[in-house]
Amino acid sequence: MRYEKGHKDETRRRILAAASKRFRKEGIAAVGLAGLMADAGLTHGGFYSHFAAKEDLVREALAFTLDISRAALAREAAERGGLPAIVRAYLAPRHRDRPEHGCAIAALAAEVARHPAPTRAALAQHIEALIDLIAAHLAEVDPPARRRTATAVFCAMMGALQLARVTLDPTSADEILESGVAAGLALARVRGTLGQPSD
Amino acid sequence: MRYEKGHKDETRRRILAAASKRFRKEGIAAVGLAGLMADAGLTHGGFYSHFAAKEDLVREALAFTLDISRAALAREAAERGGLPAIVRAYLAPRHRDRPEHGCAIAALAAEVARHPAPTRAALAQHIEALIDLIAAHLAEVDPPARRRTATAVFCAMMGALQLARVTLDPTSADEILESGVAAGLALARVRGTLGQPSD
DNA sequence: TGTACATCAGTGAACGCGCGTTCACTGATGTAC
DNA sequence: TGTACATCAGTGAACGCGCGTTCACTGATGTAC
Repeated sequence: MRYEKGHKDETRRRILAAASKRFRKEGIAAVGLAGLMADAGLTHGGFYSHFAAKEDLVREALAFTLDISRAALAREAAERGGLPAIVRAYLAPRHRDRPEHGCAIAALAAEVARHPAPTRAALAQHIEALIDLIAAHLAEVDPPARRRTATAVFCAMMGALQLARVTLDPTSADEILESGVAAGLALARVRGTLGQPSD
Repeated sequence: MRYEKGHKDETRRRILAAASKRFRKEGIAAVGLAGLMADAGLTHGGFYSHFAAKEDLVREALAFTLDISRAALAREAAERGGLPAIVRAYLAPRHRDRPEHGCAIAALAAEVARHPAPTRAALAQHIEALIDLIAAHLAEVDPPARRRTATAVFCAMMGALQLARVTLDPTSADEILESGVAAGLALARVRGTLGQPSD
């Protein structure tokens, strides 16, 4: 069954999309290749026509996830109200409750930290992209200070999302998200001193 | 080989200590019971004299970890200089580089979020304990505002530690830790407005 | 235009392996008589 | 005090299972002649 031009690329894209979702939802270690290929409408043996090993899929799926999520966040910021819109969208209950459609960093950072360097580098690119996106919406003019502030804002956002996902009580989980929003916006307001080696 | 009184409790403690370390270092899914029992100087079959299933060990190991780490952090705060000492110890390169001796939340939050409710509850207790510890060192007097601020401070700390652990470049990783320290201390300084639903 | 052959994405059986869990057993010690 | 028995933490073989990976094969289509 020889296939039309572009068919293989399209199949590969389907595998990456399935992997991207399931890794974020279940964690990388918990996802088996057989089930993943079934998600993509294929049998498990065909996997190795596309990737040399699971670790290669992990790395490429992280890059794939970045491609689709960077665009979504930038759109959010442009169409709505700048940084507050980004922070509120990131810390919305909807994002907390649907990790499979959400931030790969919040879902996978701790696990990816234990993976080989190229895989870590793929997730580190997400971090860079998100910090750059936040930095672009800060009023601070000094670039290093802007970057430090943006890093701080993202730390608070990511931390809040993860804590909210562990918390069982819905009210507590909501409160953590709200604290995260307040923290992100408060940090974005601080000028100058934040990034300095403080007292 | 009937054993002296207290022997079983001591063995159980050894299993919990080994589990606590290896879960934080390798992630829960990556740790096999056979290897874990070997760490404790036993063979794998004996596991079920102590725990009904792996999930029970996970839950109890998280509680065990809390017992030992809460004391360590409180000591840090008392012996050294209050909140800044807590934040700096949490975001020290030493903590980043030795997850097996560090915060269970930063190491395991995303993974535990996918576990059954009782396991999540065990980690949620860590979160409560750490927020309480931070709150006790804040100047803010209004209890709800103090709690919201403490939550925000911890979000920034935890987020920074995780981002630093993914980042490959040592300089970048250090800078993330420093941004986290600055963020934690800046948030701790904010009064009143932080916890309010802000614009 | 018709036939023979090459291509190669995808199939599905099979591989060795480690997983969590079960279970019949061991054997040093405490207890009963 | 001496003997028979109960206890039970720990042993190690075995279970079914799903994992990542390999590989001989399929078969529809493109290409060569």
